[in-house]
Amino acid sequence: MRGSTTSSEKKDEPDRRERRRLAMLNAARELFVERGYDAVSLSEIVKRSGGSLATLYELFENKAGLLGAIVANKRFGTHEQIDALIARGGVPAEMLKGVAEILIENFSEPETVGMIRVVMGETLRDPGFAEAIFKASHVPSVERIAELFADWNASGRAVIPDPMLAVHLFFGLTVHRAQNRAIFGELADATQPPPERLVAEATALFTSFYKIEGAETT
Amino acid sequence: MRGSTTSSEKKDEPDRRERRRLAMLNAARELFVERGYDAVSLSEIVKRSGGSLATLYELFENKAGLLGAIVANKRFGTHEQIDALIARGGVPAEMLKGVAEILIENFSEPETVGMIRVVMGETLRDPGFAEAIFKASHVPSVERIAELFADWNASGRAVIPDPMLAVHLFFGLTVHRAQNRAIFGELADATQPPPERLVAEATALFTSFYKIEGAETT
DNA sequence: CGCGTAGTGTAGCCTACATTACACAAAATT
DNA sequence: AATTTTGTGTAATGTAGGCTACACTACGCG
Repeated sequence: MRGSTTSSEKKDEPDRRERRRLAMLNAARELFVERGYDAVSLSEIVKRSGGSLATLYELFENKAGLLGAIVANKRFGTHEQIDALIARGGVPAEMLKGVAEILIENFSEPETVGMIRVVMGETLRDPGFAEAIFKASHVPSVERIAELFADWNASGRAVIPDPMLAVHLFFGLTVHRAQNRAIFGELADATQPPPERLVAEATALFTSFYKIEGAETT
Repeated sequence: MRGSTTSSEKKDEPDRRERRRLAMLNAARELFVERGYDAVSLSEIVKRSGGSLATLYELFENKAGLLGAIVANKRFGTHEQIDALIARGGVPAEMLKGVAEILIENFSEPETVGMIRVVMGETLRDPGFAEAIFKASHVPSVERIAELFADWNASGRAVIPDPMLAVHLFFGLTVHRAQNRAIFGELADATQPPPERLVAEATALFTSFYKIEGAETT
């Protein structure tokens, strides 16, 4: 089994308890993403993480608590990447392309797709849970991009009268692919374009329509 | 098993058996959409539909079979509406607006949103099921619109070098709203535009970028 | 040491279904 | 009406899995 032999790691111990906690969190996240929340039993999680059922209950109240902890623990890096991109600055058209790349890349990860499935499954049972994820993941990104658009508009580097509307559309263009995948699985790809083409066409559409500065000569 | 239908029924009775079947199908569909496939028990379904558990098993093999029957029975009218629209003809820009309206309208129905949830929940467990829905609902619509775009392109009424790509983008613009709703629930609407604005902006974007004939003067 | 706290492994309780069995009632058929 | 066919109500049956209890172990600290 998991021969813990003589645990010689007494020095750099980042707290015994915390390590167990993270192991369980990771195992649970992996399994939930792979097979769905309902389909995974707590015993399975413990089997993968090591430790015991009792400890799991000690650390997280119950199954729902475990899911909550996963979310609380998870880093939704997208808006941070967007922040970094904005901080780096540049020509609007290029920044837009950068945003598209970030969105499509992040949403292409199987983990993200799996997470979408989990959230969707729980939305009916616990709207509060959906809200937490919504505010932690979706809203921050939307806000960043909306501000960016508003800035461009204010400074005359683009013509975007309704930034929120534009952001919604831009999300539609880029994120729809991953959402289809979450719904239908891999077979959805049969009708879907590869990421690079998506990035190119979506930015072309936007720069053209919203007169975003920096577009190559038509 | 099903006796030969030699017996001529009395009145307009659409077959006793068939009526029970439909009642069960409807009850099941409603409940699945409202609360999710897993969360609904067969007894509940019977309670709503009338009839008995035994009959349910007689008609549909088991719970999965019931779900399958719902799908087989369901009319995915979207592509038919699109066909009708195409048959009606018209200026490309106006037809595009019509397509947008059809898509957004269909995907705004709570039933569609619920169905998306159900499909997504089952995709992991049974990819074949996802495939069936995919081919019955999504693919036909995509194909219709792609042909339409290709026609416009061929006849010089638009410039759409890659119709499939364009269709994907158009779906993204229009359908993303419903998909967000499926994932996050109603609270997603906080960041989402109303349907009319979506229709207007999406068609404006497309007619402008793809030079679709019939756009109002810029 | 030797005690106490935390962690482990496991067995079992308990509930919620899916699925089946069966005894009965209502039609349909003759 | 008698018989056959079909549908109904309800009560098993079996199983999965969340959750709890508990006896046991490892280890830190005096």
